[in-house]
Amino acid sequence: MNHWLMKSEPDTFSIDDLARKRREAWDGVRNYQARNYMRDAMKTGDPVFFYHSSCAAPGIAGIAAVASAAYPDPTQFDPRSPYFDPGSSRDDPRWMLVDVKFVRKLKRIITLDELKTHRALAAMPLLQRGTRLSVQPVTKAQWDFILALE
DNA sequence: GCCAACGTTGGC
DNA sequence: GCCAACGTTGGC
Repeated sequence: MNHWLMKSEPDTFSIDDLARKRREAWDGVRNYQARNYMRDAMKTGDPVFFYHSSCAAPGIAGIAAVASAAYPDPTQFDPRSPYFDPGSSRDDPRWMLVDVKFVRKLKRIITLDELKTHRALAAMPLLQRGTRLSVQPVTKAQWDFILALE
């Protein structure tokens, strides 16, 4: 089992939105490394930190879980979608996604500022300068450390 | 809204 | 295959 962190802008889709919908297709990822993680390494049941980005208080807001195997992101075929990719085809889809299901909100948002203060977390891609990966692995040690902060 | 950092595109 | 230009991410 692998652990993950997935970013979402709460103005677009927040942990509360996931709590209400229970389950969501994680569409719109258009970065090859993030896609590869979803396609090649994620397994149903893997735990996921739900991270709020591009907002007043960026940080980890809740826990989700991978809820499907990877399958083609339908938005890539939809000319009306902002995620439409004319270079992709149904025969050879470029972008894959997984479904994610709600597990729980954290008791409080563990902010990016707080994460930065812990040396045990210094290796997280999230904290590396310039890293923008929206789907990234979290080690078991990092996962446990962060949950203990809650 | 700014801008640093990064990934992708496309001309050559 | 190089690399400049461009678009995007995301913290601040």
